[in-house]
Amino acid sequence: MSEPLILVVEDDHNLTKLLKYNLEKAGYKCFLAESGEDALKLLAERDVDLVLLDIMLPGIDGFEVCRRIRQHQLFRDLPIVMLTAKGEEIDKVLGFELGIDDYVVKPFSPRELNLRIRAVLKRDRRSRSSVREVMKCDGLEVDIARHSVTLNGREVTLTLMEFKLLAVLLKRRGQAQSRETLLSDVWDVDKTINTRTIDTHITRLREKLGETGKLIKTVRGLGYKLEDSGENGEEN
Amino acid sequence: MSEPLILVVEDDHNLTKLLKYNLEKAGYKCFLAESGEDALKLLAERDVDLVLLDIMLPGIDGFEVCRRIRQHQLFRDLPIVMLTAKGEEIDKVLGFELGIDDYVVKPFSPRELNLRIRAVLKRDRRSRSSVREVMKCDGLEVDIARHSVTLNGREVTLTLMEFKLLAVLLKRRGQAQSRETLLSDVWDVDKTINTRTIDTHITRLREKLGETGKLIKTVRGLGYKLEDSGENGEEN
DNA sequence: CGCCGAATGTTACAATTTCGTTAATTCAGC
DNA sequence: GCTGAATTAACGAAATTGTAACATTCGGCG
Repeated sequence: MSEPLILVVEDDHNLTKLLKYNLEKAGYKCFLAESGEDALKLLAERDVDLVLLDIMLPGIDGFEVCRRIRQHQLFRDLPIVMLTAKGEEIDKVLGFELGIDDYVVKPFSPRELNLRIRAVLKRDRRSRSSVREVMKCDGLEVDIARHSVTLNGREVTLTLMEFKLLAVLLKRRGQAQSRETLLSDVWDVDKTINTRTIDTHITRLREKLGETGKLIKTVRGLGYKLEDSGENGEEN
Repeated sequence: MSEPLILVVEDDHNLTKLLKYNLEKAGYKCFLAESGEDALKLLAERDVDLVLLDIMLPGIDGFEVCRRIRQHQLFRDLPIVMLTAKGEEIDKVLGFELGIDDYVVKPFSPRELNLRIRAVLKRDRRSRSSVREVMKCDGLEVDIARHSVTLNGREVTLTLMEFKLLAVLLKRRGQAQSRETLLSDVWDVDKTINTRTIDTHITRLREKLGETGKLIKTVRGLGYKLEDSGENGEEN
């Protein structure tokens, strides 16, 4: 992956120079917008990973820029870090309605800025993955959002319950899950289901997953677990 | 520690009254938000321990509120319990992804609500300190969660009773355990089991553990103990 | 040192539990 | 009501478990 791209929205030339220097030293690419309007235009043109946004801007202010960014479907989750002067309306920054991910108070040290940016980027990647998560294990790939399962590249059609069951097993792969746990995590809250129902679904899952199905181990006296065959990690 | 603070996000006034009454009777402090937007603002202002969140809300719905809460670093681990109406379709797997900790179905009894809240709060504290129980002793490794035992790297399959017995011995390694103690710690409370049964299990354990099985010493007239061969400790 | 009884080890077996599977039934969406 | 999914039921197979019977060891004691 190449360096993350940061859009800096700031009109103070002294500051922008400093920011550019530091950000690039820290391994980010960055470019500049001197007003909110510019920023919105530029956003559309390049694939930005994070916006560093001053509150005080000529024309529309940082809050408004933020609001407009969030209006766009595409940028709903785009990380935004606010630059605020001491004493500025920090309350508002903290407010959630704007969807700001973090803020830095001027004057700040380059170190602090970098730490925050790094944290937000990291968090961002994770939070995206938590909504559009793809879990992998051996040849198995489960995409929660798309509700799809592929096995060594081939799509496998699972029924709803099978899918959910597999998802939970995969999420906690390696750990033995009691039937009770599975029930409460997979089935509707108020349903009262025979725990043996799980067995049936497990059977069908195993069948549909073929060789890979053998990864679903029964833990006698306890429940089931998905074998965690080593290093294969979680993707995003 | 003072009473946990619960933020109730609910717009039905009848229900909020009831909730407030019951929660306070149960020893929680609580306050109210009538919309998701309010909730998000209020969260920033007070140090909330748990959010009780209705799905149906004016404006943004409960799931979206949840998502936004989770976006913030500070509230990444904040316990959230969903209030759902009977018949509302809930995708628990998705909810799982959002980090919802539990659900309560309306109409619910105060008792049930309290039980769930207490459970979640308890779990929460535990998961923060995240103790993964892996016990090691010589070449022996017992992982409770995974329900696995490895002996010098090789997996050993134990039956449930064998596993439990070994776990207890390992947990109290070095200390002699009377048969009575073992019985009450390993077996179900209401089972009336011959103490000699333990001997049989010990035999089987020793056999399966091979050379390492010799670490299980019998303490004549008392019971058994697992030799504590020095410094090898417990992990995390 | 050798005997004896108590405690423990071992083994086999029967009872029980648990599980996998198939078939039957119910359920939900169309 | 038709269809596929979800659930339950049923039954046989397999694993686990408890017990009892017998073997062995241990420790004290004469």
